[in-house]
Amino acid sequence: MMVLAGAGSGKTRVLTRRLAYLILSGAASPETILAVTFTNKAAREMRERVLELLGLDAPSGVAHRFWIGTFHGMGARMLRQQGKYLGYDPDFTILDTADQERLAKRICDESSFDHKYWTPKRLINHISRWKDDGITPDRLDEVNEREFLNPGDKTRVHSFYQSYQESLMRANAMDFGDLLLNCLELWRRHPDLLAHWQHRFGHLLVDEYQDTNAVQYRWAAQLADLHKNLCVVGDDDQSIYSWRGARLDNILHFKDDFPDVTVIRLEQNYRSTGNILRAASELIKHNQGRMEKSLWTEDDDGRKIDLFTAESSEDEARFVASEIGALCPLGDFSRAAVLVRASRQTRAIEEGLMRQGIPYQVVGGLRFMDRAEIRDALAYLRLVHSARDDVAFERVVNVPKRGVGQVAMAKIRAVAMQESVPLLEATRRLVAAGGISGKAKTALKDFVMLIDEARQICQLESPAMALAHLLDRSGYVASLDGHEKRDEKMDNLAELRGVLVRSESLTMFLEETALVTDMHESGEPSPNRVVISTLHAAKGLEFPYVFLVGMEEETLPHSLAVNEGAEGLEEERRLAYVGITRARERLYLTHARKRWMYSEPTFPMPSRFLRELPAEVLEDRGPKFSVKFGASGSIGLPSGGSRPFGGGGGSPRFRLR
DNA sequence: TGCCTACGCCTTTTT
DNA sequence: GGCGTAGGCA
Repeated sequence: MMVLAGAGSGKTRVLTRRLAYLILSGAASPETILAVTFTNKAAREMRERVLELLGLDAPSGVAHRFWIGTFHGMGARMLRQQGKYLGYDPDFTILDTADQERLAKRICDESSFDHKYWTPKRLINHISRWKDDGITPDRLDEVNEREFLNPGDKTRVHSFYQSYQESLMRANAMDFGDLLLNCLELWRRHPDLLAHWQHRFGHLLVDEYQDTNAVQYRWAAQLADLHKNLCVVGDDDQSIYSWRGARLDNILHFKDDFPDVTVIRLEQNYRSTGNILRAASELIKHNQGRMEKSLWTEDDDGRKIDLFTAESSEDEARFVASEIGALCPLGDFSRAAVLVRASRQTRAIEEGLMRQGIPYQVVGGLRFMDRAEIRDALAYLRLVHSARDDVAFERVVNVPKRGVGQVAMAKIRAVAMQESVPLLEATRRLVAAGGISGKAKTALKDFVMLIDEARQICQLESPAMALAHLLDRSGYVASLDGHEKRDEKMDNLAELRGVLVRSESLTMFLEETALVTDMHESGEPSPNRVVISTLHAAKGLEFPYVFLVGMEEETLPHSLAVNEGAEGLEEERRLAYVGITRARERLYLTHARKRWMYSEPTFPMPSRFLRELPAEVLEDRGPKFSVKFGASGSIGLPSGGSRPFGGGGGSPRFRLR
């Protein structure tokens, strides 16, 4: 079954009701159901709502019998059990992007792969994308030659990809892509293992189906191949993750792949006013590659959509802040949200809100797990947990600085290579054999001892005690003294410790922290704060008042996306659509005439998407002399501004229709 | 080995 | 406007 659910049509409700119904009607028991989502938050919500419908508490034990989670979480769960058939230990580590890049850099350094375009970062980027498409090193020749710039690069990239995979294997580690790709590989080699899961899961549900990539699609389709009970829910108009490998084809071609599918359309919107819905519908009609869907509402037209032209980004932020002040006189600021295209736009908004004393909360800003001190602490714990985790070893062997530099590292690696042992073990042998001297020797000896001690403490006492020991005895805590952000860092570490204490085991803790990137906000949203969010992070949320700021060419649509051609542009339009449909009662669209970009002033054109909205639902909110852009009398700017998309011809003009 | 400085590159969106 | 890195120097 495919449920095409328009924005605000009750998609999540459908999924949770279906789940609850399957169980209450006796058609299925919890352990035979597999439900996958994209975010941990969505998974958590689904679980809670289902349990609620079933009239059960979370501790009832039933919660554990459900397999509700993210694609990556489910993949990890299966591979913990069966990864051994591919040569992985059950306690394999999961690398995130930062880990991947470090590893990539090391491989580049070692193989003197120094390339202008193919930087470690880009290599990882491309490899991740290839993995989304199911392209393993041996299938790299399927990739279009153009992607490699120079013909010779392909060979070098190919050998890098191979080394990268080998390093992962050696460190008993998987990156995000591997969590699913390895499932497919496992099932290919051992069909009986696939059969086991196929048998078990009588019902599969996939949320946000429009965001699945090729591998996720194959993963789900294979699991469902026995019982053919696959239910997907999605909205092609809200597909905004193609850059992460999402295939809109998966939804557009679902009928071809599953000929006897039942398609259900949910077109009644229970969220927004008539005007907001009309604006969204008109906008999205400009896209070609979509399934016809027409949303309707029983709600009134409501207020018109406020369109505001700001002189500058500061002006825009000031306007947003003062409107929010007026809309939320009682201080119930959580009713309002400011949505941006790119996270760097948040700063100007933050400053504007701060100036007027309006509390706010940035979602998806700098992530808790990405903070240096958190990553250091986690790397220490990972090394304690798995002596094979070379990535973790490299991260902390010289943190805090203890005099282990390139020379010492090279020696360690040589031993590791020669004797086929992990870096930690290699260090142990190197020190014992006296192959190193001076400062580095003492430092490495102490380091190995520290890890050993921590491992003991972890077993005899608790992981939290081990963490304390690691941070203290390594000198890490002391090294923060005098640091400008010392207190903040200590607070973060304390918070991490709190999570560790609440975890069942170190293993579970590391699993959570590897896959949950938003644990900082995993609690309830802070009360009475304006939410500032990227459009991507805002999907699935709704607010009475929404400000969609930076409605300008180069920003929305983003310049990079426009360069990708028609498909890129359509995805930008879907982003705008997602933003608009977050609003329940009031929607503001703002753009600025002048914006600073890398300390250079730019004069962006208003977004083409503004022109695609029906004029009758818009209300211009001044300043009064700017009702028509480019009209004479507007303050001293050349009409048309700096025209980012070039062309020397007549100045492009923007008018409200 | 580590500190300092200058420079370059960047900035889409994230499980 | 901010960060990471390369390169020079102690």
